Amino acid sequence: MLSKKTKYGIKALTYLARQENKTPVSIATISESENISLKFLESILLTLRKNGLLGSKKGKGGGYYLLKESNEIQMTAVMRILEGPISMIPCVSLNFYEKCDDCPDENACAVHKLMAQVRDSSLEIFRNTTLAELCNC
Amino acid sequence: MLSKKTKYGIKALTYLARQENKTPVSIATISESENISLKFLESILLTLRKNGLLGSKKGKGGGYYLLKESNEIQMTAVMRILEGPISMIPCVSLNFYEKCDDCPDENACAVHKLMAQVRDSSLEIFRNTTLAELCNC
DNA sequence: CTAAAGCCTATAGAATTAGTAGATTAATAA
DNA sequence: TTATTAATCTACTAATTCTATAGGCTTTAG
Repeated sequence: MLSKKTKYGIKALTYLARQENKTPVSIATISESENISLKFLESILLTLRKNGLLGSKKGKGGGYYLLKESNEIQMTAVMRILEGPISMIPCVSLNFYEKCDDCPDENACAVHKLMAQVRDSSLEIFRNTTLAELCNC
Repeated sequence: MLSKKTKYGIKALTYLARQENKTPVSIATISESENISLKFLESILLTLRKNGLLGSKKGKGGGYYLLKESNEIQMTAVMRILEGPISMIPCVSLNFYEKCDDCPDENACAVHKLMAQVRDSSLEIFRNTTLAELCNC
């Protein structure tokens, strides 16, 4: 299941990507437009800023803005920051690899084999999709 | 994330699929071979039986066995029984559809667009993979 | 009859999710 | 300078899900 955190994060990012100029947008504005709890959104945007996707400006007229062009932001980055690993299981993860306790041989494991395929196909989609493409809805 | 329930379930199913004949295999045997907690596995096999994938025999010499040939068991069925929806979000689910509260228009939603692609690719993999193929590891 | 094995219900600890609350800091405008 | 706006940060909590565990019941083979 996709967490609400990721869902809201993607919505907020596309909202920012749809802005003509790079002037900051306040959390409250995004929260109202996208029907997201203000305080929850606050923490989501903070993680996106700490991970280098967003910039922020405090005080009056402040808010959040994209640090890169929307066509330069791959969904792999967004997903890894908000949702964590792309893989459904750590033993096939490229960035978050972990061995399974119960599994004596990964190469002989049915789950490993299946989930590696799923990871590959998901990865391809997230890599080939940028924020810009998701805005043209 | 893939639940341990699903992981163990797939392992148990492939174990059964690797049997030469259709004589029942006890939970204890599978539990020991695959390093799965006996009682947890018990509940998993029970759900698989209740959902028509496994048959069982009680009493001495009893156990579980596949009801169909392993090449006739698609991973879509296994995943839906053990893990639930293939989709990462209910608004793109074919079998478990649900509207999002916050979303005024699905067709204009970035999350919907992205997750529909992921669902399609995962679905294709699960549909084109049978238990039989996962045994040849 | 007895041992083996599945069936069924209930429970419980841990982890994760989805928020809330409230105080603090920084920037801007009057 | 002061008031206002808006992000920052820490801490907490309620609900849900996950990963089991416990224990009694029922069925079957020998």
